[in-house]
Amino acid sequence: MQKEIEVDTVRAEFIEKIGVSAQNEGLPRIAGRVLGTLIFDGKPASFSDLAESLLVSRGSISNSVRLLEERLLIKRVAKAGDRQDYFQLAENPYTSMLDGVVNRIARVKSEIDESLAQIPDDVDGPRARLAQYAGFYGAMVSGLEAALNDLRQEKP
Amino acid sequence: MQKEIEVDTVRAEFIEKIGVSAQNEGLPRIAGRVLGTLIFDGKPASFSDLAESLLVSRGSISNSVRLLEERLLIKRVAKAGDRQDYFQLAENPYTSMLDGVVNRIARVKSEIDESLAQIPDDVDGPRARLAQYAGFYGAMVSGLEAALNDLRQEKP
DNA sequence: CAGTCTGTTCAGTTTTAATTGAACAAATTT
DNA sequence: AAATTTGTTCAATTAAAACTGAACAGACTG
Repeated sequence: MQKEIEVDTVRAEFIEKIGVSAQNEGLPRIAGRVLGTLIFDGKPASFSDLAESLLVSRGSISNSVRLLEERLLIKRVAKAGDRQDYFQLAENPYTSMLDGVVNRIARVKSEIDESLAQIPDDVDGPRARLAQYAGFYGAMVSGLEAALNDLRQEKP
Repeated sequence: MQKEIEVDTVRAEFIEKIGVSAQNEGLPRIAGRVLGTLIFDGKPASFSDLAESLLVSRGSISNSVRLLEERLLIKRVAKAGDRQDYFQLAENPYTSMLDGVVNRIARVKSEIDESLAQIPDDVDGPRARLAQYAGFYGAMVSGLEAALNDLRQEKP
């Protein structure tokens, strides 16, 4: 009995942690909690299950699963004899997640590069400093792309 | 003349871009604009200069520079014959920036590891899935630490 | 086909974060 | 030492984001 309670507590805490960390990744907290639920449970959860167990409105679930589907972190599946939509983790959720992170950073780098390209040739200082700043973003992208390859290696 | 206007426009756009991207890194927009200003200009800017050129209150500047100093992205310097504080980029701002990113991600990984450690041995499914999730964060940390080393190599 | 169930949308509300600006203390000047 | 300048603090305001829930359209059921 004690063990049962323990697992539920760990589960609840884990889900909340993922909810918080989702905010760092530009996702609303509820989307993170949905993701955390699906990671922990590892089995398809129905639309209403999610709304009830997370104590949020159906509108929020609809919005969250849309965001998570767009990012290829979860997928919608059907269950025979049930009209509801079910959701579970996508094939390679972490690859997709990392891909999203890389893209976000690469996009910032592009914007810096764009500014860099617009600076006249003879304006040396800003040119050099923006180049260095862009290089920093480039280093991050490279590092994360290496991580992405590692990840793809594991589960091809 | 045309060129002067051009540079100012690029500068203003760059500063705004950094302001926006700062929000991705958990910094308020104004802090990002301060950072963008210091990167572009490359010379110390006074406290009032910043408030005036960014059209924000002194309270906001005070708050922003505090955050940027804490993260070792900028430093406060004195200027002979001027009572004001001046600010410029810190020694290795990008190393510090990346360090902050790595730490933030590592902290999330620790939290997952913590949950993982609390799951009883016989609860296999969640245990395996959390381990995989933690592994993903580990891969990101490794990739970014490699980037951090590259960066330290450049400017030791 | 009337009734029910399901997920989406979006206007309105709530919550959270950012920003302001007035009050303040410390340092400097006159 | 009075007056001024400077940066910080924090309560109040503003702005932005998340969330709710009612209205709706489509799909299914009996």
